[in-house]
Parts: sequence; C-alpha cells; structure tokens
Amino acid sequence: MSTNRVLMPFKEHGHSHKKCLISAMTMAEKTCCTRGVKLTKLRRRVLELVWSSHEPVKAYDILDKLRDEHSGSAPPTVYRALDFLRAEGMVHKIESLNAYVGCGEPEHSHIGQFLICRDCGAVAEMDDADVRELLAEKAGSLGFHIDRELIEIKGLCAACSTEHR
Amino acid sequence: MSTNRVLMPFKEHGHSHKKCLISAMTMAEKTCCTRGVKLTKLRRRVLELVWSSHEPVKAYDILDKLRDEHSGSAPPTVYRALDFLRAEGMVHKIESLNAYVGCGEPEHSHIGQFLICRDCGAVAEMDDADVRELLAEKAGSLGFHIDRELIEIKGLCAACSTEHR
DNA sequence: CAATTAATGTTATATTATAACATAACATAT
DNA sequence: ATATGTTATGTTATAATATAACATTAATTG
Ligand SMILES: [Zn+2]
Ligand SMILES: [Zn+2]
Ligand SMILES: [Zn+2]
Ligand SMILES: [Zn+2]
Repeated sequence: MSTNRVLMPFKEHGHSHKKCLISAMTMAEKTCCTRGVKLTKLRRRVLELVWSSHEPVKAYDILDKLRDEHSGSAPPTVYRALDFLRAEGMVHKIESLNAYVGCGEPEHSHIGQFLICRDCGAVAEMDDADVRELLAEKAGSLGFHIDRELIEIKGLCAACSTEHR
Repeated sequence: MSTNRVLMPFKEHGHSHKKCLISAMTMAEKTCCTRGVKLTKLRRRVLELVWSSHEPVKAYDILDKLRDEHSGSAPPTVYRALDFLRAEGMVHKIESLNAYVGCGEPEHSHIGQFLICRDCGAVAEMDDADVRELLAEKAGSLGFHIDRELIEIKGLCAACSTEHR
C-alpha cells in the first residue's frame, strides 16, 4: 500500500525531542509567513507548549504554564491561541481526550487519522488515502456524502509492545 | 462489498418514529433479561429519552426532562444511567458532540462507525469489517496494535441531499 | 497621525462530568 | 421473617472544559 502517508510517526521513547520541537516551530514560522498570518509571541508560546511532548496536551495545563509566565492569562487566552493554531492546521484536537496535539505537516491542510498509545500516551498521525476512499465508498453506499472524518484509534504503539515483552 | 453491516440506517425524515422507539425498548428489555442485568425504571426512562429521535442527545437535556418528572434528579442520575447503558452497548457516546445515541444492535457488543448529518443531525451507525481490517493493516504497518477505534464522520445524508435539490 | 482592524486582557458564565457520602431498594441466607 | 450484604438511587458539592461579552492595547493602513 503506497498511500499510507505518515504525517507524524511514533518516535523512539528515548529520542531527543528538542529536534521535534525546533522542527515544528521552524515549520510553523515558515508556514505563517507564507500565508501572511501572524504567529504572535503568545501563539508561538502555546504552540511550543503543545509540542512539549508527543502526547496530547490539555488546554488548562497550557493555561497553568502561561499563568506562570504571565499572570494576565485566562481561559480565552489559550482557547483563542488554540483556535488560531487549529485553523492554520498546526494543532489538532483529539476529541476523545479533550486534548490537543501538534501537527506534523501543517503546510498543507488535511484531516488526520490518529493513533493513540494507551501506554505511553503518544500520538501518531496518518493521512491515508485508502482509508478515506474506503470510507467514502461505504458511506456513499448509504447515500451519505462525507464532509469530514474523525478517526481516533486507541491501542499500543510498537515501542510499548516491545517494552512489554 | 458484502461487509457493510448497517446497525442503524438513516430513516426517512417523515417516518413514524414510534416504531423505532418501541423496537429499541423491546430489544433492550430482552437483552438485559438475557444478560441478567437490570433495566430499572430510571435506566429505561433514560434510554427512552436517548431514543426520542435519531439525533444525539445531550446529557443535560435528558436531565432537564428527568427533572420535570422527578425533582430529585441530578447530574449523577443521568450519567450513571448513561454509563450503564453504554456498558451494555445500548447507547454510544458521540465524542465530537458530547452527546449520546441509541444503538441499533445492542445484543452483540461492537464498535460503531458513525455517520452524522450536518443538516438534520441524524446519526447512522455502521459496523464495517473492511474498514476495520484496512485500519488494522495500516496501523499494523506502523507497528501499532489497535484496541478500539473511534470513527465519527460528518456530512450530508441522502434525505437531506435530496431536499437540497 | 488618525482611523481602522487585529490581538489580547478581563470578568463572568455556560457546559460537561465526577467525587463523596447518605439513603433506599432489592436479594439471599439464615 | 429478619438480618445482612449488595446494588441502585438521592444529594451536595465541585472539577474540568469551553464560550460570551465587553474593555484595552498593539499593529496596520490610508
Ligand atoms: Zn519528539
Ligand atoms: Zn506507546
Ligand atoms: Zn425513528
Ligand atoms: Zn440529514
């Protein structure tokens, strides 16, 4: 199968995450610049906090950290930044967790298919055309026209499977 | 494709919903009886309220109705009943809406694939083996082992497509 | 620089869900 | 039948998630 585009793979548990963070921030700066939208200081900081790991991050955890840095932070502060970042495809919401993850490829917008490890909490993101086509076909057979799909899969990642042995 | 099991199809907009309700309640009584679990008066009433339409129902809307009937109702009243009904597979939660729908085939447990009409709000439920297999294969190619899938698809149902013309 | 727009600050509140403990209903075994 | 344990429900309080509404500040543009 050639269509299994992996927008963000599972990383080794011991990897140097700093590189992920730098890469994501660099990509975000570039993408915003290209689009002529503003990655303000606040939005940048929220994106950094979302990218603090490969695990989904809670809005109020972000808020707690923002408050440490600036007392004037409140729920709208973080939700507005998240709204902007989501609109620009830099962050996705994991609906089943009420939490947010950074996107591996914000430069072209897409709908992600998320794999969520029950053990380490890490999230990988796929964008698989076969899956989309099959779902479109199946839904189509019921006369349903798809606008948007939400796919969130829970299970065990390769690294955690190995560690369990 | 022969695997497209439809657990709950989209119904005609003008259909007599009473039959859906009676059928669902009958099935629930029978299933609970078979399993030796108790469909108490409260749980039955909550299930009826969930089945008041084919649209997902909010917990606090259920609570409002319960309160009309019995002043001692509180959030735990409805969430406990929903927990029971979900555990028995009679109700599913639509995570992207924080709302609950009745299941078309509670007698055997399953994971549903939900189609949600953006126009009329109705929900259909599929349980398609092809989709499950494809996702297992794609996830497997990343070394990921699936426990549970969450699939919620937004779009336009056949009836609403027709009405738009 | 004035006018406008975009972003952030601020206060309040809405929505969704759970914790913790008390009481009532039901089952079962003496 | 009654004591005992178990399940279900009642009750109060609070946690967790998210948005509304309006004020202020910063950035853009004519
Ligand atoms: Zn990393
Ligand atoms: Zn893992
Ligand atoms: Zn119906
Ligand atoms: Zn419809």
